[in-house]
Amino acid sequence: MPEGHSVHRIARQFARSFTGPPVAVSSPQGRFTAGAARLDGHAIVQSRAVGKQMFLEFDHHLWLRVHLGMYGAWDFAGDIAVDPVSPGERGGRAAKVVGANEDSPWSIGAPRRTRLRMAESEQLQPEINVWPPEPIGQVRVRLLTPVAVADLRGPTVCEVQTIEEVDATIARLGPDPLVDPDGEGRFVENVRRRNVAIGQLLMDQEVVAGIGNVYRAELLFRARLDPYTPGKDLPTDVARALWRDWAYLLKLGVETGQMLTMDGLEGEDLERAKASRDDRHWVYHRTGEPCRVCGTPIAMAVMAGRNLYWCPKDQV
DNA sequence: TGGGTATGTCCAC
DNA sequence: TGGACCTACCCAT
Repeated sequence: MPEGHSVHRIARQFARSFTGPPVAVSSPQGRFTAGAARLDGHAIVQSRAVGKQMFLEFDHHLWLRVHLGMYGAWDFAGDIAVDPVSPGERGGRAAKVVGANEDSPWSIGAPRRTRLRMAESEQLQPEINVWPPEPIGQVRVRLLTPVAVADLRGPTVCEVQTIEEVDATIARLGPDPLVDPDGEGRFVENVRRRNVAIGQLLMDQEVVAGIGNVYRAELLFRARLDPYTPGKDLPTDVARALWRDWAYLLKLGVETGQMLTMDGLEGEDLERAKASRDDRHWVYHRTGEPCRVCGTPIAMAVMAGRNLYWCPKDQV
């Protein structure tokens, strides 16, 4: 599950591969049949991502709003961006099946634990001879062009909105560094006016959009900041530095498709971090393991309803 | 086969 | 604060 970086990548994927031709919109699962009918046959003219929310604009001024929640995923297939369709096979006739692999550019957002597995199983039959491919699993909505298909599974939100409703949704969100490059002031203000732990504020999408449980823990460690520090006690320069580090990590995540939070790594260390989902972070999901800096066991506690990880010695 | 887990959010109490 | 909801996989039994 996607924190902000994957949603931006998904929006980019739609911009690359789905804008232009009319789109057949359906709900194989049957739980979005009425909504699909309102969009069916119209072209996508724009895709946007704000925080963890994605919006697709259709040519009759209706939008599809999607929030993937904890389990949501898009599976893309067909003549999608990069190569894997050879020149002689263009047009989607021998489209490449898409795996839910975190490292694949074609499938973004599946639960991390399932990704490798799903990719492995789908790579057993990487070429499909039937177009369009059969939906896999519970597909809430399918977007199909002559050459590309996107299947949405397990979203928290999938609904049709007017532009007014889109604007209202976005207005409720805090700044997203990729949407609001000048959002630093808003972020600092949002943080410093509240007597709430910074570890809680970073998860609040009205304070800053796009941060989830992994980036929260990693940002706080990178800043060597005690998660329980009240926002109003954060010096302005510390708050500014948090925003800038988030902007940096988000950009890095969008470019690489991975949550690379130990970005100082080089060579073999970097390759190991990329390869191992469990050996990739400073503190996230490392309860009881030695801090990579000082060796103190990483602590864990529930904050804002989610497991928070931190080094009790380095983060003060 | 069934319980546990997951990068999220909302709502009732 | 706890539960509900969305889906699929992992692992122990």
